[in-house]
Amino acid sequence: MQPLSFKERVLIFLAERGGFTNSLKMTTPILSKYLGTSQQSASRLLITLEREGLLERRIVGRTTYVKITPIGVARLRDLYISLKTIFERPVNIVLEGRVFTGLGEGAYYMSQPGYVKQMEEKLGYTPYPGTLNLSLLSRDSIENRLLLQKLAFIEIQGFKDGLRTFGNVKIIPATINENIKGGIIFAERSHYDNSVIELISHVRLRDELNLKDGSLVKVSVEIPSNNFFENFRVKPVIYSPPP
Amino acid sequence: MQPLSFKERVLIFLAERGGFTNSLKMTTPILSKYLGTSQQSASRLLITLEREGLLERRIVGRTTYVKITPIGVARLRDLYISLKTIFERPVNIVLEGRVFTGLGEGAYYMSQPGYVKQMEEKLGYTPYPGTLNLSLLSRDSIENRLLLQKLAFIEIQGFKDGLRTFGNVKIIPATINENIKGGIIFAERSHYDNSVIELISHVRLRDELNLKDGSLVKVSVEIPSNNFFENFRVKPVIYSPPP
DNA sequence: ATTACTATTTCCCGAGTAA
DNA sequence: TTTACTCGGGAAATAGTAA
Repeated sequence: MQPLSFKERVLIFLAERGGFTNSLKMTTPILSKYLGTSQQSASRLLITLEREGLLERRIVGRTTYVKITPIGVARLRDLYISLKTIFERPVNIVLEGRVFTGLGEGAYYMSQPGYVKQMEEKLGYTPYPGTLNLSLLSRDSIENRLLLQKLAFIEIQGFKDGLRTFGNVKIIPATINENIKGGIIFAERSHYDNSVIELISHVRLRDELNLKDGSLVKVSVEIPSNNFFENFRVKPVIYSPPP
Repeated sequence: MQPLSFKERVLIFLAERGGFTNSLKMTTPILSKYLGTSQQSASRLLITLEREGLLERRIVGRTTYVKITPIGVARLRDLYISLKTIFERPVNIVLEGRVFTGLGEGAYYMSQPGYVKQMEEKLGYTPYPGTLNLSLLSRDSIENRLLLQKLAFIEIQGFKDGLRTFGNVKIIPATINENIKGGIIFAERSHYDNSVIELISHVRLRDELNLKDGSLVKVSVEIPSNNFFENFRVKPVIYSPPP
């Protein structure tokens, strides 16, 4: 697959070389090399783009100069703006799941002073001593859970209390049912699998949101775009060689 | 002209609707409407994009859900980055011209205390009492001159001294022959046409750069990208309707 | 409703080549 | 060397239609 249509690649190629303000010396064999196409197609491209008003050719002696027109600049700019709005707005990640009753481990862990003290410090509130378990519904939710676990930036250190060891825990702030502030808590070694999340809050969520086992709960987490898209680095596609 | 290839437009269409993190309900008639293509082509597009690993389809009951894959996200991100580097670096505008001798008006105006006082204030230096006239060489230079005149942000107010009226003047800082700091000065009502610029500096440029009539001079002005691209607002191309 | 196959048409690409 | 024409083959888009 060509990652882009040839027309845009020509405009980007020229723009990278200052074709917004300068007429650039350009031959069809050179352009065709860069695009990986034939000389004939490069020639046709320039002709078509000129007819469409996106660039302007001027022949001086035996050399051709090419410059992007204001319409061409605007065209590329529109594309840029539409991508910018996509990539620079915060990403809202939503998990949906149903409430279920666990074995009480949540309450046990959330009562350990070794955890609570750190949470008060790092969350700014005293968490209710218990967690709300959600069984995630969709594959999207499960995939997003894994991502959120990576992105959870509030780290609570584990500790020993003589009898037993309490592992590290990570938390990411979240909004529950578009309403209550809280967080998703990820235990380093959880007794649950990837299809489950545990929620914490300053209140008892079951009471506050009137939840019973089986109730549908929506958890949303806002991620700064940078943190999100960082996770999608693949070897880059070269649109045109460096200027 | 399709401003973009269909494939990118599908990815952008989905991305605008949260297709990075959520599986979106999608039918080929709806997609085809947005793309302005046939239902059959929309169908083929989804099939092809899935084969290429850029998106993922899941059929649940009789509805199809579509989600962008990490490879698809990376693809779009690469395009975004290459446009970002184009549109967010400062734009360097270059004018080239040859030195010529004027009728001495430059020196006359640049000796008026009504101008000089303001210039000292706004430029931070005392300009040499004279200007260097350049006759611009290329159409690019002449076009860019017009743009720079619009962008010139240092405004010197005109005044009357009883005998006569001195008009408003605008200046934009520039670098002359990659070396000397100075500015291009635009008189509101110049006795020269668009193919001429007048340069000012804290020194006498003819001496400093060893110039004679006919010498080639290169003047460059760095414009913040925003200020530059603002001038290219045309009615936007709709890549896909707002989410 | 959908999706997507097959057939037809249209359009695009590149070889050959002229200027 | 260039640019860019014509033309033949193939890819891609649409029409028709089945499931």
